[in-house]
Amino acid sequence: MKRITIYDVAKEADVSLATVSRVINGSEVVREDTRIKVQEAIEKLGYKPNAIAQGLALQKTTTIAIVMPEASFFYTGGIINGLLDTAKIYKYNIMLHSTSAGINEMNDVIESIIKSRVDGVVIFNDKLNREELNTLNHYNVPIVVIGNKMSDDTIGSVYIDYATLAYEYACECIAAGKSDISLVEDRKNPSMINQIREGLERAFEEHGMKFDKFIRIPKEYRSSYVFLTDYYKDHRPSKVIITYRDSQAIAVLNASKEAGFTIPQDAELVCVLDSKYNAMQRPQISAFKIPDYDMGAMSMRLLTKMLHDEDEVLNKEMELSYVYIPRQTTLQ
Amino acid sequence: MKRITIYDVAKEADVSLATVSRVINGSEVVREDTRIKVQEAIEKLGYKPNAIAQGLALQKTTTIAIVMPEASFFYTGGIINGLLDTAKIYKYNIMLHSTSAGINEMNDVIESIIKSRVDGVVIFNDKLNREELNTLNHYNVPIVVIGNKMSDDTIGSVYIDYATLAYEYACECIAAGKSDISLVEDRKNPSMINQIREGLERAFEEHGMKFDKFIRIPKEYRSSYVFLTDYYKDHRPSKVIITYRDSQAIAVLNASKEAGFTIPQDAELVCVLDSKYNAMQRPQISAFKIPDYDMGAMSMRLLTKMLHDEDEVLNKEMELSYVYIPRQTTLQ
DNA sequence: TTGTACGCGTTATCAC
DNA sequence: GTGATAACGCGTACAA
Repeated sequence: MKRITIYDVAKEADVSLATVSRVINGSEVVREDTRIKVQEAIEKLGYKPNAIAQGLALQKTTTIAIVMPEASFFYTGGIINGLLDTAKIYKYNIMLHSTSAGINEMNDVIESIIKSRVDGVVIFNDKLNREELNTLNHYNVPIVVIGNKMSDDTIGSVYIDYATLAYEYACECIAAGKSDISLVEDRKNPSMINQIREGLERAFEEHGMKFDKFIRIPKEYRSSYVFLTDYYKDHRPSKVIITYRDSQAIAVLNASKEAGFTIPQDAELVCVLDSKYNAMQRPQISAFKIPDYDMGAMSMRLLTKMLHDEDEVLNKEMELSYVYIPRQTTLQ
Repeated sequence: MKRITIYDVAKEADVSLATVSRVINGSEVVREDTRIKVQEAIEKLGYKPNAIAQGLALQKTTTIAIVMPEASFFYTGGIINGLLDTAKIYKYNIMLHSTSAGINEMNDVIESIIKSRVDGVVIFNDKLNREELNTLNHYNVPIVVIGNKMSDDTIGSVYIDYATLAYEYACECIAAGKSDISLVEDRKNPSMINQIREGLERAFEEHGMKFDKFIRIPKEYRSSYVFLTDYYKDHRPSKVIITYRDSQAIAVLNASKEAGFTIPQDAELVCVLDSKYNAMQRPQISAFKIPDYDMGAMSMRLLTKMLHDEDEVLNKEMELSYVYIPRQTTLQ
């Protein structure tokens, strides 16, 4: 099938291509009968506007790039759905990029983002480099970052304050006489873990104590799951154990059975990032409901706002809230 | 920052834009010193080729579209990673589309795929409409379908033969005297479930029986999880229970505890689509390892081959194999 | 080896 | 209300 262009339509409808363009873009000035004539020609030929050519002419692609850490779709699925749904509302296309642990990975991604002339970019990357953002900024690519609060006011950010989450939770525990708290490392989410740790340290400090029960996952273990199962065979558990992801929480749960201690009686367990699997365990795992879908939706909405109201978008920092869902791995 | 074009570079390096273009595209014919001169100009100005303009000129965008069912990133994450990694190798960009249950959803997606002039498309959609594929075909968009075998030889397909999987498994069960088999419906994956059901029916038929234990999930239940937990409170379980996803298998597991029957002694449990959560349950759930990452990688590779060897790609149907992973929910 | 000129498909600014 | 025509940024025959 021959590629059919606006010019073919013009010839078919016996008008100029300018008129066809007007019809396509819903210009008001075109007379009704010619509009119909053009519409029919479009229909007959099956003409679809070439977005690439439009992009060139208009200097905008109506597509935005999103970059996600590789192999994380399992627990960023909600974010992506939020992004996609909202993008659809605003008629934006999505260019998906992923970054793995590789050194220069991110640079390649930045490179192709710039070349593709997307109108904006949403970045969710745990180990985010300031320099890379500067590069994008330099090329005038509007940016929204998910997961990290950015002080830069050219950059938008949508995030959860994990530090405060942890701080408040720790304070409650301490107030209840449970200051024996440990936190399990998560090598896939260093930034989140750092924030949580910060919050715990602050809480302990304010109570004249020092938080020092950070359970490191040795590099030689393929997964924290395997390690934790081993770990608790010869380590007494803390009264309160905090993990970031569901799989780690489940690992603790399984380890408890094998190691012979009982949750929540001997040790309470809390998972920060809730998932449906937490509710499926027995006992069901207490966790914090993080609004992942909303994070995606808000990010996209913020970006479109930045794109549209080119001037000043008043508040570029959006902190989202969380909800604690007590289940069966914690007392009362 | 002013948009800098190939023309700016040409002026800076004091050559014509044609030469700059040659340098960019690694043409062999350009003299070494001029190449360096141009490279320096590019570096100095921070020039990045405009992929949009290139796309217009070359009539190809080096981006391919992928369409995934919405809210499925949790269990299609592996596929997406395979797609992305492979696309990266071949320097293709990815345009991500999702389809929800909405009626005209898919048409919108097709529409924007055509407009965006992508070089090809990979579709993973359970409820796939033949008509939609024809539309894409009509606009000469090369297609690879994941999950369904396509007899059309303009379309590539990468899939798992779930029917045979189920058939063979059922035959083994029957041979071992366990012909009391039930299959749990999965409304999110009707096509997979249908294939499995087909396989079971064939196996039963060949043994002079009829498969009739298809457990339907009533629409009024939000999730099969909730339903199954209820269901087994007043239904005796089959000797062998088959589910498609991990969450359903876990539901059966939990239900067994509440309903007072024991797995695997009273009833064996098999999950078709394995996930890490299966291994995390107690007892660990037996399942089939489906090569999801490979499905993505193979799809992308097949598509690039179709794009490159424009003529005939010999085999456009790729059936991938699976491996049964016996764990603790099945006997021996 | 390098430069000129045209084409890629649209939008937008002018005239008419 | 409609029709030429110049951008938009780049690739590439064709000339030089």
